[in-house]
Amino acid sequence: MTIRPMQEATFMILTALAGGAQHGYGIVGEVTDISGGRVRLRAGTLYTALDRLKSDGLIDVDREEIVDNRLRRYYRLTPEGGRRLAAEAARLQANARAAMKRLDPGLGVI
Amino acid sequence: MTIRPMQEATFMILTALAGGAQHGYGIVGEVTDISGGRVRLRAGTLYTALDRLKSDGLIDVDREEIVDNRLRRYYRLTPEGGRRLAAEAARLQANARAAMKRLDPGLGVI
DNA sequence: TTGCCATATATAGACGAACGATATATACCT
DNA sequence: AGGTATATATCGTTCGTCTATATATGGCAA
Repeated sequence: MTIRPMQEATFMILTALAGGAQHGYGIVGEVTDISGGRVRLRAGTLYTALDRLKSDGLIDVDREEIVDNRLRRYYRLTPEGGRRLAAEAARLQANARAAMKRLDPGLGVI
Repeated sequence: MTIRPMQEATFMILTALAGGAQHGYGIVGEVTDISGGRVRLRAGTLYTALDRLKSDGLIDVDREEIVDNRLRRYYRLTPEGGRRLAAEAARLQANARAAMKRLDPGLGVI
């Protein structure tokens, strides 16, 4: 396949960032919220994914802050990251529709 | 995570079978059609996935036919496989919507 | 004041699933 | 004779997520 389909964890990280710049630990909370508690990002998944997404040019460091003597490294979507997320969302929607239509053919006629 | 999110190849195989029993090689063609040519299943992916899905109880062997001296092993969705596929489709749709809403907040208001 | 929990980032090792490549075999077409 | 389509199968690699562990601070409760 030309472009590997994105995994759920990666997709959710980008989705969280689509709402505005956010730092790593903040992303965990946003992803939990967005998914209604279904997706709980693990630290290992998060930080390795952030490194990978950064080196792939889909996200960038927005700024760094020190709050309570703790570093907060904020990330934001790059234009390319926004495009990739939109493309992935379209793919998911198309896949979901294809499955639903086949599970219940009546739905397609409406 | 309680239940691992399904990979695209696996999801597409189940989606193909949601339309009725089909044999391995036939699934490849159906998945190509369903996805508009985007997903091209490889033999390695297909047959290992079929073995795994069978041992997980999501699909079952429907029947075996010999056509032109070649074996065709037909698979079908189990009730459990149908439920899992429906659940996955709902997950994909929810994820797609969450991303689209954040990429373009105006869409959510409609 | 000690211990636990939440916050916050980071890395190592294991594992599962898809990938590319290769194998075998038949039928059809040129 | 050779290439393409059909059809199933296995091997080794790669990639991303997982669990586990590490480090460090601040707040709260026993």
